[in-house]
Amino acid sequence: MTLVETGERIMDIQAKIYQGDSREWLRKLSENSVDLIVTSPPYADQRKNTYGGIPHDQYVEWFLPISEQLLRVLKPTGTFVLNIKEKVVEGERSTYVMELILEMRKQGWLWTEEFIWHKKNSYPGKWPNRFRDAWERVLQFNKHKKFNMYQDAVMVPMGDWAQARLKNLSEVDKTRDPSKVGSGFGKNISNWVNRDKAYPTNVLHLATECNNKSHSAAFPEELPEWFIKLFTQENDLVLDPFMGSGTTLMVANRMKRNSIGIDVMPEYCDMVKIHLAQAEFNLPNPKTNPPVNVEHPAGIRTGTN
Amino acid sequence: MTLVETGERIMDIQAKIYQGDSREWLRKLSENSVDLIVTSPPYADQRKNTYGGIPHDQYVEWFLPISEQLLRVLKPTGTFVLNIKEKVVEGERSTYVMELILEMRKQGWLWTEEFIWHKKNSYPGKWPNRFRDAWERVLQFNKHKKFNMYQDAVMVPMGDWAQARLKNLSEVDKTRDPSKVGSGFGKNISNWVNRDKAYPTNVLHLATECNNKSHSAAFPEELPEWFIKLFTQENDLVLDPFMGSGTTLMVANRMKRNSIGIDVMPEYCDMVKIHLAQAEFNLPNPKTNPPVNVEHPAGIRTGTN
DNA sequence: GTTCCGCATGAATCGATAG
DNA sequence: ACTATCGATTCATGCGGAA
Repeated sequence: MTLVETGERIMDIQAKIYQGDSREWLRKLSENSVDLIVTSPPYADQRKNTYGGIPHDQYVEWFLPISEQLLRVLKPTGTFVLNIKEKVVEGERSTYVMELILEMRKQGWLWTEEFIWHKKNSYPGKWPNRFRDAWERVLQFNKHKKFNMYQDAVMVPMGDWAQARLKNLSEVDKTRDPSKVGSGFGKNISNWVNRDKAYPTNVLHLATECNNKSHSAAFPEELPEWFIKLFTQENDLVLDPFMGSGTTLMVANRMKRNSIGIDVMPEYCDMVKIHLAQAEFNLPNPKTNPPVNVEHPAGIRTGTN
Repeated sequence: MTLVETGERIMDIQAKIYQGDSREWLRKLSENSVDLIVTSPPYADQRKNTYGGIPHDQYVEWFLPISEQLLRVLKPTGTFVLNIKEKVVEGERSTYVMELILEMRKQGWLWTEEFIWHKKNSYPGKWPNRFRDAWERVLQFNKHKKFNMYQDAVMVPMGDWAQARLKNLSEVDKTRDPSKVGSGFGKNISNWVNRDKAYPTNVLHLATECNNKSHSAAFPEELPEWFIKLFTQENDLVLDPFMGSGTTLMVANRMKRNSIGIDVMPEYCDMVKIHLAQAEFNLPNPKTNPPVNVEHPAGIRTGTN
């Protein structure tokens, strides 16, 4: 197991990378310490070259020990965001995601919500008995009914209809006696004057990223960014136990959240380390020689200094 | 129980309405006779005024006898399309839909696909711990891996993204051995060159119809229309065991599919009968006096002739 | 005849209040 | 304590009357 640290960053923001098995590293983290977990674990029978490809009929038993540790390290006010989608097995959608939700509830997780990630640009393709799969599940789990949620951070521009009408409404209101506003035209009209943003829904429309061909990220940066905005504040701690190409860590770092990433693949850990250093170097006040440590469990040491 | 028939229609298309309990009427239908089932049953704890509101913890056991009959009456090549969505119970999404899928598979159903109906105009509201719910499940079940599917009937204008993407393909790519074309486009790249229509995805973007004040339809006409196009041909038989305001029957009739609708509410049955007659009267060659029969189990007869 | 605007209306959900 | 009811919140849509 290897530890990579990018050391102090602006505002004392840290990004830590643990190379090795998620279950082992998670056991070393203190309980109730993480504000948000965002991850996209290897799907069943997928990524066989990198993760060994968990068979779909063993997926639940493989994931449960990990979710048990995630439940331990998450703060009571924290949130676990799980991006996952069942694959097709012999013409049917596999049921391991549903079984996982049911089992995680038995562990103590609350299944608060299921967001839909609508993948706007999925490549064309054709099959005789099904269409292109253009959505994935983003499951929200919590430890308690009360959790931190900063809804104002993710408001979106209001639809065209309301946009046009409210603009006209506010024009009228400007020339009208203020006392009449709120009494003559509906009691809550004042809430709508000069508003151009609305709260989003539980359907996210995001394009898949297809620019970096060397490493295919599990999800686009907008996905962790949206949930990091929604569920954390600056200086909070974000965890991704299946870091992969490090999208979650990169976004968390840019948004001034502390972060921990775990991955079995040394190549991924090294790559994310480099990307984090590059991002730091491109900041207004880059450190000339950012401290980066790589620690192997066998005592082997490597790194940039 | 009451039987309403609109009798012969153009092309010998029939629409039958059975008033009463779905389980009882379904038992009277012959096995392997229905090409497509499209329905939106009353959701748990919803519609208490009309359907009594099935408690969410009794939903599965309530539905299983019905799905058992649906499995019997469906043709081997047929499809069952189930529109449903779980509600929030004590801060959590209820799990009865997932449990229903698992139990229906034990009955012998294949869970082929899950479509997402993105409700563009979702119910408004604001809560501290969740956003508006803007999607519903549309579950596709089948009896066998091979089923009738007419994909060309639901093709859509190709989006700009795919169009531009295909234009940028080199001539070499277009003429190359399909197996060597990059993984992104799959093996059927030739299907996509110089095409202006694309196959849709498993995400449907439809607005709910909330204008009809007298009767609120469970789903907009576009929803059953899309699946009727996709899974049936003219003169096929479409069944909706929870007819409600009759959206499925109206659309099936207009599209020249035979149809059967079942509903416990006499008011709904009468209303759908009237709407069907009106629609027929508005056709190019309306029948002056369409035969309509209403049959009560107790022997009471009513109707227009 | 268009375009514009007021309005009612949802498969909703939470928290407070009442029995 | 546990359940039932009610008010408050919120926004896209189409209809109908008005400009």
